[in-house]
Amino acid sequence: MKILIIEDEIDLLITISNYLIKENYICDLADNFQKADEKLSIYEYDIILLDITLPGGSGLDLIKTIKKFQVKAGVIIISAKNSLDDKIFGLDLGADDYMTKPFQLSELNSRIKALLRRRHFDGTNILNFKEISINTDGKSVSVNGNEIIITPKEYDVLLFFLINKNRVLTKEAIAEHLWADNIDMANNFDFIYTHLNNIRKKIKNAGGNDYIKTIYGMGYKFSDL
Amino acid sequence: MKILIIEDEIDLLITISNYLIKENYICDLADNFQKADEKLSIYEYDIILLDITLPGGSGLDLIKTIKKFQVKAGVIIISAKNSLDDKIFGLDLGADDYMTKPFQLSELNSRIKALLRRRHFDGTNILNFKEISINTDGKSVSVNGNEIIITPKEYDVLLFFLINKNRVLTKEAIAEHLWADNIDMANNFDFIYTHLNNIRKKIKNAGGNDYIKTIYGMGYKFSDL
DNA sequence: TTAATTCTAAAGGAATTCTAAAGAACAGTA
DNA sequence: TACTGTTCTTTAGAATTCCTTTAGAATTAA
Repeated sequence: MKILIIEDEIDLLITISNYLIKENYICDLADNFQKADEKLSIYEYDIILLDITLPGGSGLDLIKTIKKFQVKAGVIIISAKNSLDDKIFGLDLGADDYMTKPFQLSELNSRIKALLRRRHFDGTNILNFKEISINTDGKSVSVNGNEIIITPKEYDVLLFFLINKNRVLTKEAIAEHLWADNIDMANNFDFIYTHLNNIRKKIKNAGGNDYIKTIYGMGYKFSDL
Repeated sequence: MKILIIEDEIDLLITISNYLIKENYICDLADNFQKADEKLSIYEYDIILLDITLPGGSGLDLIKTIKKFQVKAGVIIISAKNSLDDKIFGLDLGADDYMTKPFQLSELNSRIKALLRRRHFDGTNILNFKEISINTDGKSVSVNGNEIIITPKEYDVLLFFLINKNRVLTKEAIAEHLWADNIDMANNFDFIYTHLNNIRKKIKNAGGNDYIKTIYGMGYKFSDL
């Protein structure tokens, strides 16, 4: 099991790392925003420990990167602040658990195990929805068992739909999640139309149904109803 | 959930409003001190977004009005200044949270959700009334468990009724809340009739009862009595 | 009964979404 | 660096869906 530890206090970083190595985890370390961002976009992890009080860029911002590149990973937030606000905010953005400093290493271990267990029950690399299945390892998509050729952006959009199935996603929400920071929110998001059109065509050509329901004036919902 | 947005930059005001409306909040707008003061003393809100750099009277002064008339409301301060002084001052006066411009709309949304949760408002995404239920995540409406096809405006109106159940709503009040500022208040609001008619037909066709009671000369009340 | 209000259905006009094609940006390779 | 092929974004017009208006019918209160 691979764990990325993101923590700017070097002492704590080393302490946690040494402990987890003894517990047979493979650890990767990042002591600043940039390193963390880099590692997150290159390697794959099962668990990410994230100190949100990171300097040089809010740790919370990293959750976006995590959700983009590390779909399978479980996220545990570490924070010095005990404020309920931060806790809720972090969990709201998609963290799985939360710990406040100082903490016992054994408690951290318990939470990691619990999270791994939670993820392991449905913890396959394959996301299924009817005849469509996404393999997040190979970043490939199959319809009725036949792999279809799909571009990275199309893959991202489709995966985002599957993760948020049965929920209405506005064009803005899709853009904000998948195009991250380098997009002007005053823009129009017409390019989403093109990606949706392409995804729909590819799935249809492979014999699949169109589960991307257009909800006029609201957005889109991935659903079989 | 009702939100009052107090912001003098019209562009930003509209941007925030449009976003929050899409997120199922009912928004009221004020682009100056006087309008804000007026609305605060008349209507009730769950959340108040306040730009403290408001001209024509300090935004901080408005916090007093808020604390007087809007005991239940949560207050989020928006400011261009990043000075700790302002932050502490604002929070000290009774604000609940603080954001500096520019910010991501999704972050604003998270903070609003967090604040609502802290205030023990019901954070569920499903609103029920007898056989009718509205899923605000899926922006869908079900009658007796069967989803019905509903347009955005119809959805807005129905949601507004459910939120304000057992309360008499005039056509003007409905129009003012759901059509916001881009409507001439000297107008007649006959178009409301059409939407009500459509909603009633759709619910009836799905086997539901008509809970929209017409109160002649006054308005409508969503009620089972 | 009369006047005001509300209901209903149909029909432009407005707004949103779809589609395909072309231009722009990017990645890989010689 | 130049070339090639792929992917992404922009564009513009078509197709679709929805909103408001309209006008006449039905209902309600005085």
